[in-house]
Amino acid sequence: MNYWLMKSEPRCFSLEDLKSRRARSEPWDGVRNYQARNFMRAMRLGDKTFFYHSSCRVPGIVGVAEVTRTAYPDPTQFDPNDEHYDPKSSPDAPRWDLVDVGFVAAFAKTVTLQRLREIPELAEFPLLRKGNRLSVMPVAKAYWKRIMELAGDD
DNA sequence: GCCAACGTTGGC
DNA sequence: GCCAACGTTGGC
Repeated sequence: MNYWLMKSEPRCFSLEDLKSRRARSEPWDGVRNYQARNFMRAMRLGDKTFFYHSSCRVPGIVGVAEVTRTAYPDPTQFDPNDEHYDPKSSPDAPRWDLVDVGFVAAFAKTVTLQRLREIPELAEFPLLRKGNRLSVMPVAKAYWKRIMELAGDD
């Protein structure tokens, strides 16, 4: 199994939103970055992903989700009325894929970005590297374990 | 709201 | 294929 991190602005879609979905699957649409797309293509059923809240008062990792459906074309790219519409894409030659994710767990306390930056072992964690704006990224198992430990501390 | 960092676009 | 201009991300 592989581990990932996916960012979302909670005012758009939060972990609470995911938790409250009756369907166990929620399409992670709107990703328009090739590197992020390629990471989603590499995801396998049951892979775990950190749910990260960005552009909010306290940015950080708020819980865990899992991949419930592997990559398929993101329908919003074909919809002219959608904010993520891509006129250069077509159903014949889709540019953008997505995966479905399902809720797994919410941390008792957010592992804040500030906290993550205090951990020396996480210095090379891609999320924390200067200038990184990727919204989907892999998480090495050692980082995953360390962050899960942080989530368990209170 | 500011701005650093980065990806994408398009003219040449 | 270079690179300037532009748009976006996301912390602060």
